[in-house]
Amino acid sequence: MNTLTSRIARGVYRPGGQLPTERQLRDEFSVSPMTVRRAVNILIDRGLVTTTRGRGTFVRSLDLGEAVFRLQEVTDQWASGGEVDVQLLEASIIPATAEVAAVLKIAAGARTVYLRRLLLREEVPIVYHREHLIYDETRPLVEALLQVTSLEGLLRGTESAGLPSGDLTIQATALGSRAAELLRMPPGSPAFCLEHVFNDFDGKPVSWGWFLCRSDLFRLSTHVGADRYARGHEEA
Amino acid sequence: MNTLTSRIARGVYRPGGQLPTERQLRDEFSVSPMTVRRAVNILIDRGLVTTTRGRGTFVRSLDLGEAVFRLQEVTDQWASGGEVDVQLLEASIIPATAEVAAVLKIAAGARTVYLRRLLLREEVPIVYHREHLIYDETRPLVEALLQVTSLEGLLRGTESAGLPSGDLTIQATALGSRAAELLRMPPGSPAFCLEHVFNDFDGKPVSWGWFLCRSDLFRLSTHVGADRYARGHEEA
DNA sequence: AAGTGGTCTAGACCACTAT
DNA sequence: TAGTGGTCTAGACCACTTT
Repeated sequence: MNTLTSRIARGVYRPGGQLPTERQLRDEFSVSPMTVRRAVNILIDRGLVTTTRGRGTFVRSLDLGEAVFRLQEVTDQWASGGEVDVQLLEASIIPATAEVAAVLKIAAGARTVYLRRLLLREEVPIVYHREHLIYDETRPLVEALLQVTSLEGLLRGTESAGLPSGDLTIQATALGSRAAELLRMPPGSPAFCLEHVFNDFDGKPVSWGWFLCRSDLFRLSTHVGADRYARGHEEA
Repeated sequence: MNTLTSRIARGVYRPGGQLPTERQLRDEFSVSPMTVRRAVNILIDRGLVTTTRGRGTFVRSLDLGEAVFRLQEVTDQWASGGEVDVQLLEASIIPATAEVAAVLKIAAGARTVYLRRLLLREEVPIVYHREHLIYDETRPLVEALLQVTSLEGLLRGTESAGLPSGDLTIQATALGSRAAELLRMPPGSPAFCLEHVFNDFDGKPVSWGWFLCRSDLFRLSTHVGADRYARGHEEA
């Protein structure tokens, strides 16, 4: 029922205004209540309308906070424009610093695996990645990760071990001297920093790391509000 | 039916593995097919599972690309920790430069409204905003925007005029000298740049602007994969 | 042919809001 | 009390994949 989306985009239903009741919509389109419900639900989680039980369905006005950015877009940018190589710069077993130990919830000084990688596209460095892993002899996690040389493998990352969840944070940052040198940028250049912590099935952290991305090559973009879907006059 | 989410998080259903068929789930939980369908749909758009018609439902392995970041989090950060004032630095009518004209799809030299604002939290500048608007005497848009002095009003922004859609882009950038001075940071400091273009009902651009945010104060974070919802043993 | 997900119907009932 | 959104049932039928 993109008809509804279209009507909102074209201003037939104005922000703040009320949509027809679900029973009216059912009659207008000659569908079952369940079908109307699903259509309205789609509009709700697109953020186009809000509903209040006992009152009705209303068109939301544009709110910047609704915007969602998909990381997919960034990883697509990594892959676009040429073959991407993953180059392993370092793989060593080192004792955890206090900081690493705190995040991974292990004892300070416990053995961890430290990995540094550089992603290159057509020989040009585009992303620098550092990662700390809990060292566990009983699991083949490390071996699996060492052999990650494809971009696909790195993004699915710890997938080889089948990890179920993780936390991600994006910040704007300035490149340090080593990162800048590796990425062939002036020190202090702005960059995206994507920090990640992956957890095991028991909910305990297993991996902590950062992707540093040249800011001139990557961005996050999105669309808020109606349109972009339909300005025509089709269904739903 | 968070039971399913919980089972995935706890590893009962492993990444790559197959879930029971929808008919099995219907019997196990004694619900109607439609209910199972909805539960599975929720898992699908959380990115936890994929389905293939004629084959079955499978647990997805973790993919960084699934991650979505909500701008709401940033605007919440703006508002948290104290009262936010919106200070209007400049409001002038100027001819459009070639660049502005191209984005707003008007003639170069056409009259535009140029606004500069500073967001302050507890007297401390946190966000610098610049915006170009099409000047249209027939609409009270400008007057409405000039009177925006609350954070809420700025975020809903052009809402006063009831605009239906917009495009947003986030980039990491380095502060220029004027922005740095206003934000009381060293020039070249890293910052988030949130660029926006808002459109009218006819789909034509109306406004183009940028929010520059101190990177030390703001971040985007999110969670991917299972858990965070339920590690217990409830429904859905 | 059998089994899978995907969509839909035509109602029933509930929770809430307005009057 | 009447009208609203919200949830659910118990089937039917379709599209697709596997054997």
